Amino acid sequence: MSQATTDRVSQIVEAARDLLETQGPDGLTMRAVAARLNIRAPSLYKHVESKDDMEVLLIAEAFRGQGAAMHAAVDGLGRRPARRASLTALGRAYRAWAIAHPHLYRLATEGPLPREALPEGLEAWTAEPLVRVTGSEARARATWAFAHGMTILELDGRFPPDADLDQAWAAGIAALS
Amino acid sequence: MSQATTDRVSQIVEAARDLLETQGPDGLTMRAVAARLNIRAPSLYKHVESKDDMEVLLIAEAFRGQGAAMHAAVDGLGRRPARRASLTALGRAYRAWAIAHPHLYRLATEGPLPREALPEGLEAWTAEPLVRVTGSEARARATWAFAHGMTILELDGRFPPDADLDQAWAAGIAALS
DNA sequence: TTGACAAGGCTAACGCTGTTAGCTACTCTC
DNA sequence: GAGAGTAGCTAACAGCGTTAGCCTTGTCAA
Repeated sequence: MSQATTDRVSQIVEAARDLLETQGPDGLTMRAVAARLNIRAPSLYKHVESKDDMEVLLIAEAFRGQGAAMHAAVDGLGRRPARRASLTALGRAYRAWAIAHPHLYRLATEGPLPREALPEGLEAWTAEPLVRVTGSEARARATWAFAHGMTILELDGRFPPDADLDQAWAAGIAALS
Repeated sequence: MSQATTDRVSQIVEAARDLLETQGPDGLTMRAVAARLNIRAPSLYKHVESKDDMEVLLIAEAFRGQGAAMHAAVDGLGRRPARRASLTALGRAYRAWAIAHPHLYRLATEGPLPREALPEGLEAWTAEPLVRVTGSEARARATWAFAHGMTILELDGRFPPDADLDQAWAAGIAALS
């Protein structure tokens, strides 16, 4: 058995991620992924059950990436920061990661979540900074919804082109703090 | 020229909407739409430019439907209701419509919005109740993001199965009022 | 009455997608 | 050396959106 990091599966995920990030979802085809590895599409099925299965691996990558960004954001603050400061930092990290990886963010947050297929605990770990900062569960969920809504609407260009999104973010964070 | 309401285009939209709502996005194929009308798929292109074009008509339907629900919600309140009461009513109407038409809601809110293809003014009319109720633009956008986030996360089953979403809605509305 | 023309069907086909079946070659173990 | 497992391959399938090109029907003008 070879190392996990140079595993064929890891190479597949890397190729898929690169394709998705640079070409968008339409560029993420089994044939394109295979081509990056100089093999043919059917060979991918020796390592991955299906395209959905492959995408789950990408979703896990996204969770790890955005989770790390959010953990770093709250850890970067001093001891016992104000809730408002923590939420602001968290929001900035959340938004910045999503804008840097729009297709990955969309893939990870759009459509039903294949919970049982994800590594156990990953979802909770990703959400942990927000849960820690926010008071009640209800407030945490409302804040998450706000952050996701702002982010996905921005990524999809649903706000008017001249909208001041920094201000909208600030208004939401202020209200929810 | 025949009546607009019995137009072939209207029949196509009706068939497409029915397919989408009952079978989900995978059921919405050109061949399936055509079959409902007892014609073959290529004939659809005499009335509609493309599948995307057909979907834009569905998106407009969704805007009209959800917009009407929201207008009705705020109009149903007395004169000069409290902002909190208006937002609560608006949120309920927004959420209820989306849950009643999940696939249509997703189609209308997911991905880039083909603004120029939509009937002029429709977007503004749909958003009008929220804009009227909310104070600042920033606050309106934050509230919209919250509502959309709560809704799409619920539709996609992203909240834990035991999450009290009524409470999360209430917390968000309270904070944003 | 006839001829032109547009509208709206049709079949055949194309290129793309994910995916399966079945074959083959290499490598490791006993 | 024999056998098994791993990982590649080609060929093919069904389904997708879409195009090309043909044919019938109805309308309206000359």
